[in-house]
Amino acid sequence: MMADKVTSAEVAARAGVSQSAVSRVFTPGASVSKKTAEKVRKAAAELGYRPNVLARAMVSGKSRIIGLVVAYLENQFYPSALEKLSNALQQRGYHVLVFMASQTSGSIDNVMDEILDYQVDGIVTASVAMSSDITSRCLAAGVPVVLFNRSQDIEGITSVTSDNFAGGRKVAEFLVAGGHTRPGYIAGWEGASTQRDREAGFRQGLATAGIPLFAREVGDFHTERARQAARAMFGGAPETRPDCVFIANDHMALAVMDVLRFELGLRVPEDVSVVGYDDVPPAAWPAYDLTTVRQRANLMVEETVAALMEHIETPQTAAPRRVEIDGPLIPRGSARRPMNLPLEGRNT
Amino acid sequence: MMADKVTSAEVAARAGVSQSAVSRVFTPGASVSKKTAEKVRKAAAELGYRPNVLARAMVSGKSRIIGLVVAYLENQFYPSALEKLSNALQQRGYHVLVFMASQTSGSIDNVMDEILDYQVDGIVTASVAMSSDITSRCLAAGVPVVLFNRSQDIEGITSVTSDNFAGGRKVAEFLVAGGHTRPGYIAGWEGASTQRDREAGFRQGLATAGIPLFAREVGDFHTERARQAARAMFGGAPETRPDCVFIANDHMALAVMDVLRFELGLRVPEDVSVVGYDDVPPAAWPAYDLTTVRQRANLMVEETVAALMEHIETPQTAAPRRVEIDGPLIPRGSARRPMNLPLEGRNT
DNA sequence: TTGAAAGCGCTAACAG
DNA sequence: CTGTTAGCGCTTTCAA
Repeated sequence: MMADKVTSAEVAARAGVSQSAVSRVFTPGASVSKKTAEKVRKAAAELGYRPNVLARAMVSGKSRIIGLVVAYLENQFYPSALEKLSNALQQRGYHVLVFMASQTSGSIDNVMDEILDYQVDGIVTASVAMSSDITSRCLAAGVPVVLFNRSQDIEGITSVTSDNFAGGRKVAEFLVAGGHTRPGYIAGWEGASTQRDREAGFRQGLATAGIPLFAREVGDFHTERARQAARAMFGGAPETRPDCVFIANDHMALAVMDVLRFELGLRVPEDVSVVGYDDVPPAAWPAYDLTTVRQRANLMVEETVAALMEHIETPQTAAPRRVEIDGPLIPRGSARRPMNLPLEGRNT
Repeated sequence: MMADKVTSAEVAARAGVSQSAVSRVFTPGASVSKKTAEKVRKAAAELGYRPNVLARAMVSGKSRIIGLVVAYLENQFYPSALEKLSNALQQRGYHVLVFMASQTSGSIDNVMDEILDYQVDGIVTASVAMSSDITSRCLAAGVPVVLFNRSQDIEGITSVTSDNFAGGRKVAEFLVAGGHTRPGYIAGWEGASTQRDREAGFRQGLATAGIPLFAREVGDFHTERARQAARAMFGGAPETRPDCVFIANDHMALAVMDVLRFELGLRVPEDVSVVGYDDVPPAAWPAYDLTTVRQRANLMVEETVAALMEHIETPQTAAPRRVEIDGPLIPRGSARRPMNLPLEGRNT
């Protein structure tokens, strides 16, 4: 009833027109008479014909595939971003080809080569650092790249992030206003721009208030290492402990809260205020109620797609840009709030 | 330094061989002399040549692309499955093209058509039901389909799930052994085979023990609806409340626990035992410590990939199968345990 | 507006 | 083992 693979030639034969006529009917801006179009559509419907995207890609040079490099999906920020990104692209007729940049599959450069093999129209890298070598390879191949949630100091590469520096500073101001005097910081992977900027903003905020950083550990954006960092930072005597801690992302912050409350028996926020970054879904769960800086994933995705489309459709006029999206600090129960101070104090 | 798009012809010219020789060098099982291979590789390296996967796909009929249909990534079970799946396929030279089957992009059938347009070698659908119409269209197109985490009664379609019936029964046995006598159940979306099988197993386990189902609500695998279900089930007077509840997946169970503890002020497990299904990462977090049935995602992915490869590589000998993978019940703190009963009792 | 013809970059017989 | 020759299914000039 339905042929294995219907070609435009078969449709043409049935409709009594040329093969190119069929092609035109399925090409948005082509000129076909109503009559022809009708005949062709009818024949196509009867045969169950649909254009072969790959063949179209070959000749047109546009695959309508966007390569997405992602390192891991454990941090909930990424699945939700991926979902939004995929939806946004789908709406514009593009689709996402996923490349995991994990340990097993060799270095990131290999992955990028594989992507290029698929003749993708663009590449989005989520939280992955790129060598300038591979970057220029993409440029040479004419494939636009957008760094998502990472920026890089390389010449002219487009990146979309939240305003991490401002975010870090907001956290410092919030904690200072809350009356904290011994701030701790648990860093993410030190190679990441997000980590660097969040810390720099945080430190500047503290400096402005004249408060020194009381403790610092590294969690590498990794839950288990974040737990160790928390133990190192809070395992000692009360006077050696920070009275608040900013953790470079929620993914680690949730793990840290677990250690604080269930392992070390500390109360949050009475004994220690905790602030994260990202505002992933679990941060809002009552069991954590984590104060955090929101990354506006919707906006970030929008900007990413916009930049991509611009570079794909009008490469000549498209300039690389570095987008930084401001996000609000969301006060929740895991950190003492400025307003509450005079009312509640600490009853310990 | 690096041409925009290097073709095999250019490599051939530089190496002083025919274009087909180049093709052979980059085709695993081809016969080329060492000398030729060397010359070609050298020229290719100098030019930065890599075969065009799309062109290869066109002529060979194999795109090495697997279409993945997924509805939403909010439930943590899916991102981790996606990550594993993508990794496993990547290792075999395949890649995943993502299709979100969400609201906006029309019905699932449209999505399947789009997938077919890309000449994918296979399709994995995660928690999506397929009409038998579209199923046969795939079969007609010779594209193998594997249902992941869903099974279907359609003729000969391959599916990979956990043993949901056995899992549901295990929960019943566990709760009954724990001394519970008023079991509640919060269902997932009733159109899902997973929901049906889990409930059927649960009910059979209860029936065997001679205990009737005390309450039932529907949460549709949706957190907000699960919360409403929890309120409906536990909002009344103590004697109208179940003493334990099995929730069709962890995604909902976590939300239900929040309502129970933070909204209704019930203690878990003292006032009510809670059991979920999936064993997503947050289930193990101390703040929830959710008793649940583990879905062995690793095994499920392995079986999915194995089935896919078999159907792709040897379609004639590959028979459709229905794989059900047994998973253990993981006892944690959210449910009273059988062993603890005589020791602890209830101190209310 | 339409059809004929020329490829996109590659693989796969087919002779040699 | 190697080169020659056909296409894969489609878009796109180019004439008509």
